[in-house]
Amino acid sequence: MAIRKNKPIDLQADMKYLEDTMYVISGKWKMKIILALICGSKRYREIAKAVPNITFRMLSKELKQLEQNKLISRTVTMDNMIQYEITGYAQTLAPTIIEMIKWGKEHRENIKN
Amino acid sequence: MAIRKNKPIDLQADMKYLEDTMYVISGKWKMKIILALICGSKRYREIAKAVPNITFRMLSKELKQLEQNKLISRTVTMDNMIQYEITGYAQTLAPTIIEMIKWGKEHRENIKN
DNA sequence: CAGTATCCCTGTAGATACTG
DNA sequence: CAGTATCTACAGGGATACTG
Repeated sequence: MAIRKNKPIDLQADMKYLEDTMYVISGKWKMKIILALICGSKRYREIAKAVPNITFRMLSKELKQLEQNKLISRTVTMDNMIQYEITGYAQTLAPTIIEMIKWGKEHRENIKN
Repeated sequence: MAIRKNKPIDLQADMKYLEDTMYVISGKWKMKIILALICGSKRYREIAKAVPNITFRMLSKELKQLEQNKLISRTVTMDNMIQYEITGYAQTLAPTIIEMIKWGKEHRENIKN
């Protein structure tokens, strides 16, 4: 890693990597949808319930984008149900999401005031 | 942590924590500014140089917001220079930023296609 | 159930010029 | 050096109704 004891190896490169990640997870919903999927939601309505206040419109849009970015897969099962799953690729986002939840948890009070 | 082997403790709570964090780091610039500060930038123009393509307008706006959220501090030094520093509070965001950079680095190829 | 179709509004951010 | 002031644009997202 580049950040260590204020001795960055290549700040400009890290900026770019950070930007890439920000781009993928940008927007109000993507990370939440991924979290829902990580936690086991598979069906469209299931995801909609797991992600508070999301509209169908936004859910559809985001699912499509996430699929395009290979973060999730959409399949029709044998009994004709639609099933969403995160890809192995998206699984690698888990540590990032976990860190974000951790941070939000630990610093909730500070955020409020 | 809540995410572990598909057995979330409280998904709705985690959604909220995730949302809090997303809110704090939202926008195109905040994380980059924090990264610049973590890596040692202190002066306004220094930060402006460290964060590619940011305009003065955005830098000013974001610095103000970050200050309000207690993520950075702005002080005038004895020799009348403006000095920005991240707070201990913002230091705790480092693991999240590191995870994001890591992810961006590892998955750069996938993002490109 | 799994979505689409419209319509509309606001916030985020860019460009550019200016200031103490 | 460390910012502020305007003016503008567009994309992200909300509300609501509808569909196969």
